[in-house]
Amino acid sequence: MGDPANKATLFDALARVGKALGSGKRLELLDLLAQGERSVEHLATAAGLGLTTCSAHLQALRQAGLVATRRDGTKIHYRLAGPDVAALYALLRDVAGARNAEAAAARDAYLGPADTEAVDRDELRRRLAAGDVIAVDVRPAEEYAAGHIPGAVSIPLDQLAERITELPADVEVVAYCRGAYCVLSHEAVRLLTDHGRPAVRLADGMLEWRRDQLPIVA
Amino acid sequence: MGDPANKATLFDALARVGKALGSGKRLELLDLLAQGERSVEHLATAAGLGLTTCSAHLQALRQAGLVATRRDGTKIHYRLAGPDVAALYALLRDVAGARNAEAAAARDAYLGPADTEAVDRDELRRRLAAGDVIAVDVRPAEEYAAGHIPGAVSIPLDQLAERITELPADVEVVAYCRGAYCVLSHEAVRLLTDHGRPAVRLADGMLEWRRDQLPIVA
DNA sequence: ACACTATTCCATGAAACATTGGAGGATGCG
DNA sequence: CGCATCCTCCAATGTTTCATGGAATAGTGT
Repeated sequence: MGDPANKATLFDALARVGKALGSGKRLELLDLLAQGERSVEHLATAAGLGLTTCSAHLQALRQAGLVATRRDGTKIHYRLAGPDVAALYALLRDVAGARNAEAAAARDAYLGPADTEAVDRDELRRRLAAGDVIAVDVRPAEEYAAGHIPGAVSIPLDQLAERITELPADVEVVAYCRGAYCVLSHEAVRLLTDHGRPAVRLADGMLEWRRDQLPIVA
Repeated sequence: MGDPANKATLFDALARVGKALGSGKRLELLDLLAQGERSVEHLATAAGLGLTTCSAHLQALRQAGLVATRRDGTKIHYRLAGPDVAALYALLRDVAGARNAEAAAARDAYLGPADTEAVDRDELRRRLAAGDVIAVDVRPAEEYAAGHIPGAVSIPLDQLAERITELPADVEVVAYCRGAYCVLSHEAVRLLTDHGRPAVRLADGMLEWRRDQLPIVA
């Protein structure tokens, strides 16, 4: 015990998990899996990867112990190995955003201008309880089905323009999506305000909602 | 905004931080830096690295934004960029230990048999307040000086055998070290009990103490 | 058994990384 | 100013990782 060889083995083992976090594509897969389990093919198209490439990345994540699989017929569904994995991903994202100027710039470029108003989770819960806002989940329907904020309605962003009439015109909308680094709610609020609807976005999303163990409807 | 190119840029930027965590040597450096700032030369010898190799790894960490530097004469001292970096390292370590069988095995091999009794932080603080234990910091004196548990005395492990008489024979000792994955307190407790002294170890160490923002004397 | 689907395994070339030794830059001291 | 110290930068090496296409595998339906 305590000898340098074992020490190197230990740190190398930890590094295998670190290495799994060392590829943009793998982080993108984790980002998707944080919203619910998915088949390999679905992940490949959602992340813009070749099927074999996607499978290889998933194997890397599985060997690190970050994801687990479930077989359903011919399909294999991947999911995060546990909530701690989502927490690790979220913390990596936050540290990168806070400490790495390049990452912060890339985030701002991706999310677009800070032209939309945001509310935090506490305020959303308070105003939902008071009944003076309506929460809209703008993620793909599949992700809504895998778990969403109690009371939220599902209108995926790509259907929002045509289904905007489903929303009452005089109640403020709070749009939310995958997390603080997800662009969907930003675009949803822009679309709604362009149509003259009162709308704000939740400052983060389901990733942080789950991490902080707030109530979820599945 | 929101287009695939920006998305890839964002995830690649996050991956740069992940990559920094993808080497055992760099994790070892972070482990050391979590205890306080250090010069390059000190880090190189402590981690068993060549000077240029160590410098290169530190550059990688610095480019990721995880560490910062301070110049003092000809020496350059590295430190963690912030407490969130220590939290990220701790979480990576915990996730690896919980989800990766290989990492768990390496940890157990490094720390040795589970033959020593541990107390948690709450119990240590309670018993320190009651005055019925003495806390001994068995890390190198330098790390004690950089911050330690209030009331603890410093006896580095490599001096413990010769300085054991400094400890009262009838008061139980609680030994602590760097963190849950540090071997020093395990070996200290074995040494003390071999000498017939009542001793237990703190289940984790300064890494977790700092993370949870408990009081520190520097 | 057969074809079919979804996924993994394998081989390959291209790109990125780690390590090492030596040159070069900044600082302090006599 | 000249020299010593500490560290970083550069170039060259061997190693690892990545993306991709084709073959192999596991399960499903006829």
